[in-house]
Amino acid sequence: MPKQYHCPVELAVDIIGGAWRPVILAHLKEGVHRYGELRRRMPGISEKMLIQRLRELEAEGLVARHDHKTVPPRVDYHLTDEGASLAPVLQALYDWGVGRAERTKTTIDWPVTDRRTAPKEGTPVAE
Amino acid sequence: MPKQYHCPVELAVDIIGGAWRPVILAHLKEGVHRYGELRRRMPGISEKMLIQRLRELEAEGLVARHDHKTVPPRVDYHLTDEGASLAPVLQALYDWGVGRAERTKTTIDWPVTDRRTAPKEGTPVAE
DNA sequence: CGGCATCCAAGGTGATACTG
DNA sequence: CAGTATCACCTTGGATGCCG
Repeated sequence: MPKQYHCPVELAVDIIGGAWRPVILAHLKEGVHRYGELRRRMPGISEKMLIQRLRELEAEGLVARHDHKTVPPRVDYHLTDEGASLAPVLQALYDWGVGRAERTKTTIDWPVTDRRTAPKEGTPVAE
Repeated sequence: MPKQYHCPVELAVDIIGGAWRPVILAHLKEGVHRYGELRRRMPGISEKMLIQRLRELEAEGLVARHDHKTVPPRVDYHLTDEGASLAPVLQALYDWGVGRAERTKTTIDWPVTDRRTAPKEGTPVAE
């Protein structure tokens, strides 16, 4: 008997919960793909944790990994269809975070200053 | 310097993240108020955890506690305005959980037989 | 009924060093 | 650049028992 959920929210949290999974997914949703880029966007996470979470998300089928097999190494991650289905959740989290920051006078210390917080279309990041 | 967030999602997760906080909030959003009722809806959580999370949510201003000071004891919890502002997040989590359960053939073992989180007081859940 | 305190085990997590 | 490996800590969380 694997696990018993008593509410859909329990199931959701079990899969996308944790301190970093939603953040990773949110970044990927916004078009950040490369491993190094993810690291730069998340200064608070350790290498080990990032890799660990990425592997978990991969195993859960939310994220796919693509190794370009080049030198120097180049690997990028992208949301699968299943991962993309989380868009409403991630967007809601993002929006609420913005509002909460304003209400509590909390500042967000963006690691990057310029673009790439909300690419609307394609993926100019990699490629 | 309290904490540095590098993304609104980090902030959001820091406050409503964890295995149980979203579940508690979701139940409260649906009209479950009494402590004992929450426990029945969440068979997987221990007393300690439930109280601990409720206290945290209270401290964060998302939930308010009301002690009726009667015998036998009666205490109920309800979302504050700030807590209610999480509705989109909670709804998105719930919806995604339902879809994920279907896609992965996972069954939800509702602690209550009839409808989803209906309050005893007859407050319409507003579906 | 609602809640708190204590003990104790598990594993999440960071620092550091190394590799192809 | 993109990882992997190891060590040691330290929080998280379950179980139990008691109280107003």
